[in-house]
Amino acid sequence: MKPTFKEKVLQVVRRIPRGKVLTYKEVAKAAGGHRAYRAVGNILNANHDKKIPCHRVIRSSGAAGGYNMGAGEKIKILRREGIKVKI
DNA sequence: CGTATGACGTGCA
DNA sequence: GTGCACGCCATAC
Repeated sequence: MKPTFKEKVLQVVRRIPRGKVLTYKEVAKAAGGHRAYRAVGNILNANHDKKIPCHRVIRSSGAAGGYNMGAGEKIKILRREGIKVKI
């Protein structure tokens, strides 16, 4: 089987344990494209699966980035996980 | 196949 | 430290 970049990204994000966060760059690298962080955001944006803790993927700047449910919700969830994100 | 889009990253002022 | 512009890749049409 030839999993596409999208499938790999979703798989990686789905493996993120609670209390841990990865940057889009890290996810992209884990998916096989250390330069496809753009596509990672696109994929997560198109994939609103609850089984995928996409809220655990933040920017390298320390900001939460965006979220399908709303950036505010993402920050709220991360804070609940014990992770602080830049406003 | 080519163009347009996007939850980004890095560099420079 | 903050803000702006450019560059990057994958997906959708």
